Amino acid sequence: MVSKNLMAASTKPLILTILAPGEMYGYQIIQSVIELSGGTLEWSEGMLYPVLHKMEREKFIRSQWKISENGRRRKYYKLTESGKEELDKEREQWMKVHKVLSKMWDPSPAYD
Amino acid sequence: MVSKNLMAASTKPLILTILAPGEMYGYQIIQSVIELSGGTLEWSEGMLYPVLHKMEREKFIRSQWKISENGRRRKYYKLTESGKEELDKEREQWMKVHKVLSKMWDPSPAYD
DNA sequence: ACTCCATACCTAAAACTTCTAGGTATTATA
DNA sequence: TATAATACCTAGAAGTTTTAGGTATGGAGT
Repeated sequence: MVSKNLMAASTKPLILTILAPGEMYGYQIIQSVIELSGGTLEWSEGMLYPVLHKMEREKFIRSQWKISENGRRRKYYKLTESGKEELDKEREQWMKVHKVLSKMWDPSPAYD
Repeated sequence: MVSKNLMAASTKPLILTILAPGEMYGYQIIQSVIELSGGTLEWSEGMLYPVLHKMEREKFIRSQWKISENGRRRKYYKLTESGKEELDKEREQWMKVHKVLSKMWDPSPAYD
């Protein structure tokens, strides 16, 4: 389990990252994040759907309804151009902060 | 500049990390985080003091007033035992999430 | 003496976000 | 024919953060 803050901070970059290779629907995103994180990130519908809606309002992702072979309706999300740029920004920011932290945690100052 | 969420997620681990080697006072913490991050983390008094107060209520840090040589009153904070444990937990959590993200960002699956 | 900047702390109220706890509907399984 | 799993949704409560101010002191410059 991961703290609320870390959860909040990783949600957006993770959604953008997971959608980068291609579209996925909400429920599927939840399943794959749980799997990808080995259960560390306990995503739920109640937390994900509002985030997806917000990100769609902000035009980082776009949705489209589809019907699966077995007849279920699913809302597929994919990155917009602006969403791809946002992913780059998020990744850079994450790495910046990670470097600050890991430099302090790492006993060797290392070659930088 | 770093997003609100990332800011929120890094604040607590950073405070715990920065206090690990020894005590510091609030204003000083702000200056060193700005310096350590090369200005990426734009900490302000308005954001830090309420966080310090909360962390003290939660007993991760403990404060003590001191007077500097030049006569200024300063509130020094240091880690409690529970704060040291919390630092370990925070670090582990951060690394877990970082591994999930970096695995997806890194083109090579690498030796894990 | 006086002004201004930096140091050093604080907090109430407003603004924002997130979570809870439900809801609907369909298909698959026991 | 229940029950579980899939798949989506959201209003209101609860929680957090930011804003925008406040106080007080010391030091530097005029």
